Amino acid sequence: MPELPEVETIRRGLVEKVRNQVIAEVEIRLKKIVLHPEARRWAPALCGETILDLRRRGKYLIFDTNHFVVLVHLGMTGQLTYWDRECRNDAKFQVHPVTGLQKARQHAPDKHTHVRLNLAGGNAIQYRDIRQFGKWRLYSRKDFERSGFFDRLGLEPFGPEYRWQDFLCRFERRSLRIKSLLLDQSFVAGVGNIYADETLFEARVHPERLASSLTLGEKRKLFFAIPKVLRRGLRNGGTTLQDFINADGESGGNQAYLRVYGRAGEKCRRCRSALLRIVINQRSSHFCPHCQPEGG
DNA sequence: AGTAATCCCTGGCAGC
DNA sequence: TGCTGCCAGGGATTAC
Repeated sequence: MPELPEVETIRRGLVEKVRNQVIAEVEIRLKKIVLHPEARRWAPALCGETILDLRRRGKYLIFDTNHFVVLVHLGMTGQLTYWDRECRNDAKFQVHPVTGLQKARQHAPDKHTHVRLNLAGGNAIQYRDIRQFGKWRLYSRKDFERSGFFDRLGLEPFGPEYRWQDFLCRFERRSLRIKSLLLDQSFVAGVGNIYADETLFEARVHPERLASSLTLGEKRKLFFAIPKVLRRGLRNGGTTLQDFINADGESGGNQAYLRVYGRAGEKCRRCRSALLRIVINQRSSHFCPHCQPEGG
């Protein structure tokens, strides 16, 4: 599932390729992916626009064009790749039967390819999304500023506004379990299920602890653990469990470095205890009962 | 207002 | 082998 490190990996792989490119044609093959405004208004609006920049906020990718802002959220299985007319399509585009990793670098549109931005010159940006949880939004620059769309998002872990006092404030009036708070995008933006579990292990906090019960020291550990774990994921090119690929169609490498996620029953890398899996708010949580004791 | 449950969706997989 | 049912989960929506 693409979280901040995966989205940022895609952004870095795509930004230099698409900057200053002109959108020649917009293909929307599954209308429900396009939320705002109606799908039929996309092609006339975006044709002829130049992509000025590709930014990221939380798990959102942001295409800036001359007159518009295009927001892309990859949901669970969204893939955003660059299609180069000079490269051949790889017919073996599929999940590896043993490792589960994507093997192809470039592929032709298939039944899961829902959006394609054809660029002047013949290259393209392709959006593929098996579970169709991803969403695209289109705003004029003015509407985007007025919408305050990103105001609801929490602290940006790599941003200058990621400060201890602001982090601490966001615990006020929050009484839910800490795992659920980490998944709340209005708390810190960009953390998903994998990195939430990894963060809690790093900070040695049990996922079911109530946010209000954390000591100042534990909150401080979390404050530093979040960017540390995200940065590690980014350095390793993102985590590929099933569907994540970068802009070039390549799998990430961080799955080899996960401490707890997906490792229930295996031994803790730190203390050799058997790791556990529980369910919190319909989300699986993985942790070490010895390193992350329930009592804190 | 804060928290939790429900729903969307497909492919992979266990079990028969 | 093919069918059934379950599981994965981000975030919008709904319920409390």
